Amino acid sequence: MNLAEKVYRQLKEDIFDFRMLPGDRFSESEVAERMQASRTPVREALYRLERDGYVQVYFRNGWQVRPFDFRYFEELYDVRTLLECEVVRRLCMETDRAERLSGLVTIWCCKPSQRQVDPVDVAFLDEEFHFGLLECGENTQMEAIHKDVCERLRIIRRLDFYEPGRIQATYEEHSSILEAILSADSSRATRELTRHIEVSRNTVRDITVHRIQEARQRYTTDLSRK
Amino acid sequence: MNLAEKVYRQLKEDIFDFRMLPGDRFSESEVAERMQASRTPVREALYRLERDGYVQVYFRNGWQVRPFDFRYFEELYDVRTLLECEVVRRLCMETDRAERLSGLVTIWCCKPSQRQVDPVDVAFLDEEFHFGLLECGENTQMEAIHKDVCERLRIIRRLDFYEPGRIQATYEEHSSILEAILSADSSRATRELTRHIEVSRNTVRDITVHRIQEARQRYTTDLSRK
DNA sequence: GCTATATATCTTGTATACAAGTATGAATTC
DNA sequence: GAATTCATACTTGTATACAAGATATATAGC
Repeated sequence: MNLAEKVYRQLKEDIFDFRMLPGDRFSESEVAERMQASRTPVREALYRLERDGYVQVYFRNGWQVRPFDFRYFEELYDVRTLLECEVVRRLCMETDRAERLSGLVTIWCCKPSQRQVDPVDVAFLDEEFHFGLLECGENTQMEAIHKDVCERLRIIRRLDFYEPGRIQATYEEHSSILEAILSADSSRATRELTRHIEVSRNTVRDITVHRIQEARQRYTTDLSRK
Repeated sequence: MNLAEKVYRQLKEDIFDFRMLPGDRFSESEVAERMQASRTPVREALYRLERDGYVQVYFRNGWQVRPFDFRYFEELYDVRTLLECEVVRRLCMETDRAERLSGLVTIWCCKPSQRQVDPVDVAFLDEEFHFGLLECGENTQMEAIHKDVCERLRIIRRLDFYEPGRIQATYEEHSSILEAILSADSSRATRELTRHIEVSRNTVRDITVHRIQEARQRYTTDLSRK
């Protein structure tokens, strides 16, 4: 693996784990030193992260971890909903949908005793559920865009599932979405899916604001400084 | 403006204008020499283009202009349709939609004598029409993704509008879409819009295949070489 | 004490040198 | 003649040196 690739992943992890906080300013040499690398691969990684929307560069004046913009997250949730609903609608018209969904069904339509309980595990499974839906479709571009959108949302979504009752609710919601698709009830499926994402969106927003309230000022600082 | 930025734009133009053909292999130093720059900004530009999907790098083994993949274009058209229809649906529920659409209406709902006739101009206006629709919405992320998708399609869309009658048809289609939105007829608007994009997609595909038939072998070569 | 200017420091932008890996082709062996 | 090995040229990956520009600090002037 490239050094640039390593630096890219490490930086992303640092941002995701809030070791680098939204709003933080930093320089290339600073990162290079920390990562034991030269500026060249660091720059390559940073420019990738910039395109991903995590950091931004100021001309000859350093870098910044992109501050949170909740409106931006809301809109991404909209796109997510749109893409997932479209795939679900198409899926309802496929005759082999039971086959395609079988993997998800065994995970989500199981007995309560077999359910995962660790928030971290469930968060991972939840992502896999939504990715799985997209994979059932046959539109790799839609899938790629969806993955991209989810990636951008991960920084706040990972704070989810610590809310009491959220895990159980997720199981219920996912299984009823799957059932609706299996019975080709397109409108019910999309309705449930939309509601599910909506709940997740609200939960995450509340949790986020609560958990990082001490740093809220920074997190919500708008981008237009100077 | 950055040198890297200049190189990026120039390379993109070269690819768009088929001075660099899909499938062409090239090296960083080759580009650097042509652009009168060092490899550093060239690399920066190339990695941006890679993320954009125009080129790809082979580990220590040069670069390649990404060959055409028509299935990939088809799928992008799907995403485009999805996004535009969603915005149109929302727009139909807005009370100030006449105001928001006024700019587009004056351009597209005009007398036949006032219409543009040059394919290049119309191609530009057509893009502006679809971008304009997205701008009428209030979802900047959707707008950004749409712009991105259209950007990727531009390399083939620009071959459009040379088909006889296509320009007139575009005017008719656009104006009836606008009328449908103005009368809040959401389903008619999306139906017309979908059909319009579908026609454009088919035309472009035919033209593309026809125009570049001598290079078709190269253009359609799949990506999985070696 | 305040403002303006100049300088020093720090930042990214770019060029270049070198390291590491790949593919090609010639020489060699069978 | 065919297969294999080795050397060479070429490619990207990385480090470093320097240039250009921005910011902050200190100093001079009032």
